[in-house]
Order: sequence, then C-alpha cells, then structure tokens
Amino acid sequence: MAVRKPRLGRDDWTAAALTAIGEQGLAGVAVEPLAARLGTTKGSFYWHFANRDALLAAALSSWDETYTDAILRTVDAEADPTARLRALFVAVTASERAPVEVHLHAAADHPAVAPAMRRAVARRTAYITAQLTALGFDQAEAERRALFAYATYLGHIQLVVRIPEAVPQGPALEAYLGTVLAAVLGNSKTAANSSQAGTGSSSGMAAGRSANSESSNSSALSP
Amino acid sequence: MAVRKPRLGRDDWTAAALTAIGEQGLAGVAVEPLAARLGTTKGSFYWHFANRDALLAAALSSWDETYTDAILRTVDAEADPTARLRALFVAVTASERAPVEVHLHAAADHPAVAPAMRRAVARRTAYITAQLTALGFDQAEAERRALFAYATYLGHIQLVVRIPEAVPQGPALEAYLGTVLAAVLGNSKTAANSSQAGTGSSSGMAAGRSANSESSNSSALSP
DNA sequence: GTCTCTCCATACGGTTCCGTATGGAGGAGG
DNA sequence: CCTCCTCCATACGGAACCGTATGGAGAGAC
Repeated sequence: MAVRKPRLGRDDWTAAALTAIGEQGLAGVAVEPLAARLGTTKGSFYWHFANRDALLAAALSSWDETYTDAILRTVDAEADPTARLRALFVAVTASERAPVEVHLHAAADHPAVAPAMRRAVARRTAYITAQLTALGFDQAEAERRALFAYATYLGHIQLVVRIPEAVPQGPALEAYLGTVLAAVLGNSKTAANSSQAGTGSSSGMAAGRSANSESSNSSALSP
Repeated sequence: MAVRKPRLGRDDWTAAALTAIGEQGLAGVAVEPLAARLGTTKGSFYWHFANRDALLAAALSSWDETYTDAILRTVDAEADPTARLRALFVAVTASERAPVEVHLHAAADHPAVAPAMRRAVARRTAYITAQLTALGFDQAEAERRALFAYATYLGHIQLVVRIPEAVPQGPALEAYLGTVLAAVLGNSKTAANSSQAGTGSSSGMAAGRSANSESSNSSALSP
C-alpha cells in the first residue's frame, strides 16, 4: 500500500474540474483547492495548463462531449421520433447529470461559459425541434414546443438540485414526467380552432398533429 | 450642484444589495464594491450592519416581500382562479423580475439563501395549487400541474436571462406563453378516463377540468 | 458655543485565491 | 554512470475581499 504518485495528466485535472463544477459550480474550479484534492500542488497544474481559463475551457469541452454529443448520439439510435424524445427525456432526467447542468447554466454569464452554453442550447433545442417536425408539427409549432420542453427541463433539474423536496419521488415522479412529456407531444388545444381528434401513435400517446400555426392563441394571455 | 452627502441608511444598502444580486448574483453582494458604488466606504456599512451575512439577510427579506408577497397580493385581487393564474403568468414574466429571480435560484445552495428560497417556492406552488383545485382539479393533479408550471417558469426566466436569443420576442413570445398557460390549465388528456365537466370560469378559456388522478400515465415513459 | 450622539473615513491585519520563479526528483537514453 | 527531459514542490508577490480599530465631521440639545 505505498502512496503511489500517480503522475497526473491533463485529463485528470479536467475531470476534477468537471466534478468540482457539479459540486460547487464555477467557483469550484480553483487551482489551489483542486490541487489539494488531487494530492498535488499548483506546480503540477501550471505545467499542464496556461492558467485557470484554460482548465475551464477544457472542462467545458469535456462537458459538451459527454452532456450533449454523447446523449444525442445514444438517443438518436432509437427507432422513431417519439421513442427518441422519450429516451431523451429519460436520459436527461437521470439525476447524476443535474448538478453539472444546473451549475453550468447558472454560470452562463461567464464569458467562457456563455458561448458553450449558447451552442449547447441551440443544438439541443434543434434536435427536439427536428423530432417534432418529423412527427408532423409545422416548424413554428415545433420550435415553440421544443423551447417549452427545454424550459421545463431546465426548471426541473434546477428544482431537483436546489429544492429537492419540492419534487416528487419514485412513481409519482414518473407520473409527473409522463404528464410533462404528454404535454409536449400531445395536442395542447390552445385556441378554438383545430379540433380534429387525436391520431394516437402506436405507442399509445397522442402525437403527430400539425397544430395551429401560431397567431391565434395569444388569446390565452389577453382576455 | 454640490456633492450632497445623502447620509445613507440601512435601506439604501439593502436596496443596493438586491440590485447587485440582479446584476451579478450573490457575488455582487460584496461590501467594498457596494460601498464604492454608493460613494461611501466600509465604515458606513459596518455601522449599519454587523457583517455581510446581515446585509444578505436583509436583501432576502426585501426580496421575499416584493417578489412573492406583493405579487401574490396583487394577483389574488383578480375575480376568479383562471384570471388569477393568468395575471400571475403575466406579472411573473415581466422582464425586470427575471435577473434577480434567476440569480437567487442559482444561489439556492448558499446557507442563507436556501431557507428563503424553499419558503418562496413552497408558497408560490401552494398558491398555484390552490387556484387549480378551485378550478376542479383534484389535489394530486393540481400539485402536479403547479410543479409543472413552476418548473416551466424557472426554465423560462433562466433562458431569458442567460440565452435571450433562444426566446422569441414580441407576439411570438405571447403566443408561446399562451401555449404554456393553456398546457397548465387545459386538459392534457394523458389517459383515457375522467371526463366530468368543469366549473368553467367566466373569462373564456378552456379550464377547470378534473383530470385523471395519477397512477395511469407513466405509460408515457415506459412503452 | 460646547456637548454629545450618530454616522462615516482611513488604516490595518487576515484569508483565499491567481500567477511566476526556481529548484529539484526521477526515469529514459546514451 | 551521466545527462537530459518531464513533471512536480516550494516560495514569493499581488489582487480582492472581510472584518476591526480608531479618529474625526456634522447636526441637534441645551
């Protein structure tokens, strides 16, 4: 049981930084504390990285790969758009993801984080939008619902991380998420027109309806 | 145009702290920078407050009053539950609110912020839940939809603050918010049962339908 | 006018972090 | 064995804050 000196590499620092983001947010990406946690000193760090921003950039790149690329790749292997969206919902509400996502979104005003976050949000919503258009929604409605879904996702993980007691557990959580997914996929029937009945897709849910193409339903806000 | 020395009071510091939270988050609540901005020095601050945490507590108290109490009071003056929820939606998506809300939610891991935030979320969701039960939803469904609404609210203001270009503007935004409100109020028809009519409120929208009382619709997640 | 009480300015020490400088350990190649 | 090259430890200076100590400046009481 010797106290091996593992000789850290760039990747070790990057992984530690991502972990720290999940635990303490951007403030956790601090050279000296990370060095202490890795059992080394700043001397090591400044050998592998020019400065703190370089570490941050590496961590963000790693985040982009594992929190967007990998997820979308996996999910995209599903058979049809509905299955893909469902798989996306399930994958994305896995609790290990939440802390890093929440902390990074919370730091989206940081100059290094902002562009990465913009890119990630754009890619994610674009993917959802694509699935929805494939289901028959017109572009505007698909974008609306994709944004709706993403906002709900954001709020949800934020509640899970910050106010966990506000979020149901176990089967109640699944029921809740089912309701949410149904709201995104289903016919929300916001205005008076478009009252065609629902074409249930094979897997039981209402999906695939070209909804009313905007204009109409601001009536919900202005009586 | 003499350089009047306005002789600051406790409230000036508190207001400045809340403003700083809106601009820079909790980190903006720093004694020396605030003093500089107020044109004074730390000597003033430590006369009015014991320490930084005391200022934070005062700012959080002020936030509670103007960002929850006042809003709920105003909104509750509306005639019926539907109108109250609609007014709440409108009031709460007013853009001046968003930055403070987002930054405070992002700091909900701070020991001073956590209890205030827990309390605020509990009160807000409880209010929404009460309106929904008044519309005929049973308790479980009302809670589910209230949480759904709150999560969407959270995600929305976060996007508005962090990635504003992802959120539509003007009429498209109203259409979007109309869709969201309709999704919360409307019958999302996730399962097959439950078709009793609701106590329709006067103001026009489809609302007040007692939906299915859970158990059923986790089918949306597990095909 | 002088006293006193409220409020603020200045100066100091302490903490935590960033970044630099410099001097080794320790193994791979010769 | 010696050398070089990679990697790390230690020591230092600087910035940004927090909190304390202490000495006034100003305005009302009398």
